[in-house]
Amino acid sequence: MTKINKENKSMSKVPNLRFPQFTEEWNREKIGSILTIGSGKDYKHLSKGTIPVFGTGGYMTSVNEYLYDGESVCIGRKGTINKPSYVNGKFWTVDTLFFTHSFQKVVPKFVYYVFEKVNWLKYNEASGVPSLSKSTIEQIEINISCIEEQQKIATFLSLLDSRIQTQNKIIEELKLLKNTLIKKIFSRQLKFKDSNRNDFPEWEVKKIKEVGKFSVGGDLNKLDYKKEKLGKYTYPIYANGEGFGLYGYASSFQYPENCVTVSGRGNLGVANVRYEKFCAIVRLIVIYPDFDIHPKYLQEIINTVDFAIESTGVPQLTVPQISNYSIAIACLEEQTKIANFLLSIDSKIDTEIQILQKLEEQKKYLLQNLFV
DNA sequence: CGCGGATTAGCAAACTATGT
DNA sequence: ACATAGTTTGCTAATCCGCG
Repeated sequence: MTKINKENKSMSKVPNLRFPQFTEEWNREKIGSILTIGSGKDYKHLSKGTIPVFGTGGYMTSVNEYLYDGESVCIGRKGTINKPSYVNGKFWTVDTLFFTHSFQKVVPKFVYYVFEKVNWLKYNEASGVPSLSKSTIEQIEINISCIEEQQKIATFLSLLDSRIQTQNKIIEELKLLKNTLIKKIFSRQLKFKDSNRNDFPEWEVKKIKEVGKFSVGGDLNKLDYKKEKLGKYTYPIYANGEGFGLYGYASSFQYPENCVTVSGRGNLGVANVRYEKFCAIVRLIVIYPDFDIHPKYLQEIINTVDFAIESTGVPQLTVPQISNYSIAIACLEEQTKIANFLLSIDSKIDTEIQILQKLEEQKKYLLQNLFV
């Protein structure tokens, strides 16, 4: 890694961390004087193609025409206004996303990193949906260095960015590997042996309703809870949403440890093991597994089930619906083996996620210190 | 109470009236 | 014709509510 000089002149117009060959002060410039802002446009009338269309949330679709070809930094006009992005090549931006071009005295990549530092929400002028206008953005003042230093910083941070990308890829690959292994294990292509290197007994096909007791999450209004973990509010409340679906914390719990939850709204059919005492929001189905069912095994095998949605209105799953699906149950010893094997992959993924978080912290630190 | 339909909330995108 | 900014739409997920 490149050697960096540490100077502590936080009040002056030089950064805290600097590449050794640079000493001169940075200049204050209005964004409007170093680049031109272009407006996004509707793309609906265009035909499908190979040119990416970007919205404030990122890539959307591909069309056959482009608004601009080259390096550009995009920033939201409405909605998400604090997530700038860097693009290079032919692209189209949606109505609500500005792009930039015709850079003067600045390297586009450098501008991108400066934009990541700007507190855009501060310039929000709308009462409802956050929004920025061209003139507001043009008036914002930022600090820039000479082209050579900009180039150095941009290249350096790009290296870190690509490392972060690699880390994301590692995590994706591990998830993929886990999925592949799960498919092989539950389709019996990959079999575990018992401690005497013998085959385990054949798996028994059971209805989901035969593996434990069922319940569904209750009325939140009857629960004493807070959004944050605070004092007596220690028991997590789980919802149907993405990831672990943490909703808040309650002062008392409804379900014991080691239950399996299945999402009945939203992420339909997604199962999780809840290792702590917890509460559940309406529509979250809770299974108390029988003593001969390993919760982790149950979770993973439920996640392989493809539930059909029967309701006509908002898609949902109910207890009677899911309980009639069949799953294959191994003996408890084999279940435990499978569960521990999958848990070891989970913990490997966790480790990689922690590394990713470290890298992101590092980038944050550098964004704060390599700039004025 | 458990279910399912209806409603609501929050967000991003798309539309549209108005000004230049 | 283009830029701007308020309004509407569409989507997902949470919440409400009446019925058996």
